[in-house]
Amino acid sequence: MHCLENDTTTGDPIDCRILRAALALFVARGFHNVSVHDIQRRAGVSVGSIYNHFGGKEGIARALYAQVLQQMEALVAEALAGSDLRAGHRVLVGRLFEWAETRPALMAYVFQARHREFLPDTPPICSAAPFRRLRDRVVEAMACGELCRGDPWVVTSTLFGNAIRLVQLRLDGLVDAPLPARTEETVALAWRAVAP
Amino acid sequence: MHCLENDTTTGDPIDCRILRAALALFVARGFHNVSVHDIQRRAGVSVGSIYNHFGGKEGIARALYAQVLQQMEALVAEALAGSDLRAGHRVLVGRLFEWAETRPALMAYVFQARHREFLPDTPPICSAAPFRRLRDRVVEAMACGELCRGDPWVVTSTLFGNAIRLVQLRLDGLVDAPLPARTEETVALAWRAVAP
DNA sequence: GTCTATACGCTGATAGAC
DNA sequence: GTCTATCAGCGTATAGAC
Repeated sequence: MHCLENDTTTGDPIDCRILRAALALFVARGFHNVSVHDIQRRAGVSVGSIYNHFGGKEGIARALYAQVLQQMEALVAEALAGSDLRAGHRVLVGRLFEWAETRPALMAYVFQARHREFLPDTPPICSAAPFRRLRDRVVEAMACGELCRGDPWVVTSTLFGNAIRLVQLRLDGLVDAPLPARTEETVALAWRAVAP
Repeated sequence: MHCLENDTTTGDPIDCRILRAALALFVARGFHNVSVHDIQRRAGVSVGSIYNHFGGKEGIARALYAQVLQQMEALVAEALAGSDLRAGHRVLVGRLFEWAETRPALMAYVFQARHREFLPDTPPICSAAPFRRLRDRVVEAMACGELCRGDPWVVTSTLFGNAIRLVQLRLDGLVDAPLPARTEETVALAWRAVAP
């Protein structure tokens, strides 16, 4: 939800205030360095409310995980809507780079957080629906000659690996220029690698 | 040190036993889900010894960080020893894939751990010497026509992004076949992208 | 539903004997 | 140098008033 972005503490539902506060803190300090009191204070609510709504800190993290995956799912669905993988790839990378600037907390929670360390029995995020969908699409594209043949993992990692890495480096503050200006270059190099 | 690998509790120095136990636990559960007592128990030493040798849990993490970076440094130095970047790239990826199988804990501590969450004032690991060295070498190679021109971050991420991503996916258990068999393919695709 | 005040467990860290 | 026993503080979670 867009309710995850912006820090307007004004007026919107208490759930969203809690989620936004928690996301910002989790991303900045890491889950275990954030206490319920920190979240409570930043969200401007009480401890009781947090337990009422989410059952605790872990519950918040779970809710965030779900929301964030939903966002990714929508993004991938949009990008893969057309039949042309090459065009879809361009759209997807463009959007990821855009989000790295405009929604860094969301992106960090997807690409930097180690969910297994605080959400028991959570499979790695890359085994979640949106990521599986990407890989499936790659396999399909290999079959119909839209992509070069090869091991599915290798080809998928090559197609998206440079963009994902750039997002991670950008979020870590190593890349100091906004990514969107590099979209075309990134996409072109990736495609050169996997062209049929 | 090779002292980080193998779980032979027998006989070797107490420092190494502690480091090995801690590395295994940190990687398996995450730094904050491991207590000093866990490490102490697994290493077969007492709490006092841990504080004597490392000053605490954080001290262990710092020592591990240093050792692990040293390993990476040696690896990169070896790979970049020759003048041919293409050959060096092949060696490096091959070694990373090999280590993902034989020294998974080391690799996980490098590529999965979020050091900023438990080591205050630690810059992101990718800004450390070995990683900087790689990027510098790429810039050099672009200048002398060994690589296509482009943004240094984009080209570096393209050259190594697929391999790094594969290592991460392998460590997360998503890729279920050993990586070394995919070395040639991975290297070939990456190079296709950045060839002059 | 929201809040405050409180309880309890765990963990990092120390003291002091050997 | 190594150990055991102990402490103090923090952080989660709950109880109970409003």
